[in-house]
Amino acid sequence: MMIEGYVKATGTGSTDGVEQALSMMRSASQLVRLLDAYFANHNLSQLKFLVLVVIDREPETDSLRQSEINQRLDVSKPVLHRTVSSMLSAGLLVRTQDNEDSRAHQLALTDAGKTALRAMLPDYFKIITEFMEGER
Amino acid sequence: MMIEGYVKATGTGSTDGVEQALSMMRSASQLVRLLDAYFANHNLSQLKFLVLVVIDREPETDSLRQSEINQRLDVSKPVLHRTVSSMLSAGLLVRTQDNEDSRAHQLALTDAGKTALRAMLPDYFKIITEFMEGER
DNA sequence: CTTATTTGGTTATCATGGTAACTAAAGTCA
DNA sequence: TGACTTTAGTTACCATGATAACCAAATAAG
Repeated sequence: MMIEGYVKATGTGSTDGVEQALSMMRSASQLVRLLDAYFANHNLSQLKFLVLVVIDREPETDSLRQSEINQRLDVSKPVLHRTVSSMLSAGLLVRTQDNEDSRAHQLALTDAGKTALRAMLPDYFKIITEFMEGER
Repeated sequence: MMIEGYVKATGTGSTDGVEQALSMMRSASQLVRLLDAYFANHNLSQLKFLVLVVIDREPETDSLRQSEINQRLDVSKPVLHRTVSSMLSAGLLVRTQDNEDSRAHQLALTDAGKTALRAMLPDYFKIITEFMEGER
């Protein structure tokens, strides 16, 4: 960017901090783009991947309510709703009635969901690791 | 996130690199969120702000073609088109016919555009600097 | 127990990013 | 010069994020 020149002109904030921040945002968005492309290749998205992860990694149980997923992932209710719906249609999740609350449902991974997650993980980490090596 | 636990399980990639990357993406997205909120308060967006910056900082001239803005900012043509249209309606930019190419137009800041930019810069840097101090 | 509040989930609408496909003007080249 | 390619800008459509407003069930308060 050419934003840096402003910092001195306005006299607000430290040049270093701003440069670091801009460089960090640039790196992060590059990496996010790489990962998004990878997810798209697998007919997924960041958020769908995280939904799989968050259910899979739950220690005591193998299913969660939508609201519980919402608490774990920083995303709005409508977006999660839409994403979960799409994942149900795609056969990655199954939904069963919640025993304790008739408004709620439990969401669990299907075999396809588990398989998809397992298939993505190695290259997910590989992409990140290689990117970070390139950054150094 | 709880992704870290997978790294060892899959044996792909370095735990450190992945943790750094996830932490970087978290920080970047927090900062982006702060900045987006700031822009929204001023009826702008990241991209609109950058369009103002990129025209303002042009050394030889005070106007640019849409395609030139496109080369400087990493954004698709349709998105830039939409954004520029909106900024024209909002009175932040003016468009004049290009002398050399009858398909093209020159885009320049209006006084309102210049004022808006000047008004935003100090706090823009302040937000970034303060965020970076908090990160250390 | 009835009313009021909170919670789980959904719908509608908007903002901002992308790609594909198109028009028209400009530039290339045989 | 006429045909081909590139470039500037636009349109149509999709994906993914958000907020506001809503229903119905559960919970709290009187």
